[in-house]
Amino acid sequence: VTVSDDNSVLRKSATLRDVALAAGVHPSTASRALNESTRPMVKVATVRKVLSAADRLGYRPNSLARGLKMSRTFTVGVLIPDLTNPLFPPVVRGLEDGMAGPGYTVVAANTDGDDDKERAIVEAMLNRRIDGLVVATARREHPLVQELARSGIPLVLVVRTVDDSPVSAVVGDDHEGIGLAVRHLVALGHTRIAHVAGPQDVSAGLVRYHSFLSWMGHVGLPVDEDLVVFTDAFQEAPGAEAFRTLLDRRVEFTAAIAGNDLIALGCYDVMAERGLHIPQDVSVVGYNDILFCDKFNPPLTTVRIPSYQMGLKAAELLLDAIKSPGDAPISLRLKPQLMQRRSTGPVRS
Amino acid sequence: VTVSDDNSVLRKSATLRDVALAAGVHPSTASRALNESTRPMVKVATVRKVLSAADRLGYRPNSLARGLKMSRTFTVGVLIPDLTNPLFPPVVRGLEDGMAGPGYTVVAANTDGDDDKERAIVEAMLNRRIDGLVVATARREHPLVQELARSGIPLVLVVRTVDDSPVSAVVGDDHEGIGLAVRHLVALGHTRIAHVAGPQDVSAGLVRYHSFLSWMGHVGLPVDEDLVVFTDAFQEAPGAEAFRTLLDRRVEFTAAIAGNDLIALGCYDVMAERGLHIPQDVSVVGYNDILFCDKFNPPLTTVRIPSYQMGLKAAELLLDAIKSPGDAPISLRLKPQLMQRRSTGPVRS
DNA sequence: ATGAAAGCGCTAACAG
DNA sequence: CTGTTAGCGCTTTCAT
Repeated sequence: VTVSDDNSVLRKSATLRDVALAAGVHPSTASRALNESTRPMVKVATVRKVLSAADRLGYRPNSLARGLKMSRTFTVGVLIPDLTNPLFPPVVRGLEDGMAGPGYTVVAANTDGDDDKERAIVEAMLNRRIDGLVVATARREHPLVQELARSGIPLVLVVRTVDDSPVSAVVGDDHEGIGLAVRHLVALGHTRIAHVAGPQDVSAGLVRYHSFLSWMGHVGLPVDEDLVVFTDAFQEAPGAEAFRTLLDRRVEFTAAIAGNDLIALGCYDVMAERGLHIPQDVSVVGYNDILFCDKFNPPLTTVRIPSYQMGLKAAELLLDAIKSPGDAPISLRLKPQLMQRRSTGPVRS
Repeated sequence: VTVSDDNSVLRKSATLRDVALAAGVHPSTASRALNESTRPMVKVATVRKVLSAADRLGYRPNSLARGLKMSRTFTVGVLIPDLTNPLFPPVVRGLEDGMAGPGYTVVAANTDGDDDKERAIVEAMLNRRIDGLVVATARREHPLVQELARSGIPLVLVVRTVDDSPVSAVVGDDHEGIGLAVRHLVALGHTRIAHVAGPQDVSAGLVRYHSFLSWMGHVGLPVDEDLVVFTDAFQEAPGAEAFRTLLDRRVEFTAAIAGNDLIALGCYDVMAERGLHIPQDVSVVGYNDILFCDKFNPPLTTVRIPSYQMGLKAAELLLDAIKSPGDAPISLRLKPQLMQRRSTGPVRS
């Protein structure tokens, strides 16, 4: 075997045995010397010998062997509906950045809203012995999530949560967010406000709808049932379809709060297709403040949720859960912020 | 140990030994029975016994043990600059979808354009014994990529490639793409066409710039040096800055081709800030056709690159490279498509 | 067709 | 402080 003194990435990995041999010590001593936490156990001189040998040989510890031995892989999984949905990349980045410090790798997988696929993915992740799991795909009733919760694997929900189950979760404060939207519209003089609600089997969809109702009551506006339509997905096309339904009802309204930004975009499409103008004919408010909301035509007034922060916080909670598996679940509700742009304006007279 | 007959995800993993025991066979027989490829070696009746035992115990093969033994992990890595850059999610999805069939997991990592970080990530991936690597962060000169190429690890570049190095790569046909853009503008009557070029140390930046020059010559238009500005990143802010420089030169032009869509967005910002209109004052063409290009104000005429397809193709090439490590590198150049929208119009008179 | 034995590379008691 | 021993869970010769 030719061992180059090349410390680059191309060297073919020496094993711990090789290092030990080269340093003239036993493999376990080499292991102790190499390992931050056990290093104090070994004489400084020996440590130096081992470290230099490792360096010389370009030793690269085999994470599989280590993981097999320790049953810890320093890998966590994250389940998202779809990476190309602009809501999720910032969440994933936050998570990655939060896990990177302590040395964790995160593996993201797309479920595409398919329960079987999701199960298969979780199965594969568990086979790989991930140390924890973050789930951004939760529906309010979610058998798999409930199983996972019961199984005791460190688990944190983000963005979406399940109905009353003892699981850690990081979500936005949607009640507060919808309040921001409603009060903003009321301040502009709107009294006939519609809601293009998201799917009600997802926590965000339900909470935003309920909050809409509650805030309308709170500001003393009548809640007309005809002013609410529902979509079956947080997407543009379903949003458009629902908004068409709303328009076709011929009920009077001057503003609409969409379940999220994509649904708002669906409303944009329908407004254009009917020759109506935003905000002159109808003011539109979105939710989430995804990338490019400020570039739309018109720039979309929306409620920003701190998506990157949510990922970061999820990382914190997951790290805690890994460290102390027994601890009680924690729920975090992060504050939203109104991003006032040009899709909302004074009520038309 | 209580073993439930629950086949869900919450069972605590039985080992191969447990399965063998329950089936009344030797672990190696169980292994053969469980493994698709070795199954023919074992009697059908035995296979049935083992399978049923495995099912009953909720056996979940330990991928680490298997990976350690076989030195194949069925995991590949992918290096991207930043997941929140909308160009990359489709590429990653394509890659994932292409690798999923054969049973591979892909681990994505963000380098943020930081060479040290990139090296650390690759190091960690190699420690995890990934079977191959896809790189979307290549600069034209890229020491790490070159090392990786020489190291013999299955490697495929996407989106960006290195200068003359024998590495497999899947890129867009940017010469063709810029041709589409130039000819489109020429057809609209433009003769004074500017180029807000991307960074020249990245293949896409260089090729698009050179292609711009070459196509301008080809259509018989003078190539005025003053009509080209360079950015140091494929981002909105650098794009804006470069476009300001261009405007400040007070050279006459009626159209601009941006190095990518983000740079085009930078041009949008500056146009607004100077009270100019797109396309009345200047037509703008982007590149890539990222998400929401059709929602911008005005909708951006751009050259679409098949990003999802690029990921898919990269998966194919990587799978090939894993299967036949000796094979010569392959370069694919996928065809672009002009997406004509409202940021381009007839030359003003 | 199956069992026995060995070992992938590592860490962790347990001695000394 | 260091060496010895054992074993994580799996696949794979080699026998039989």
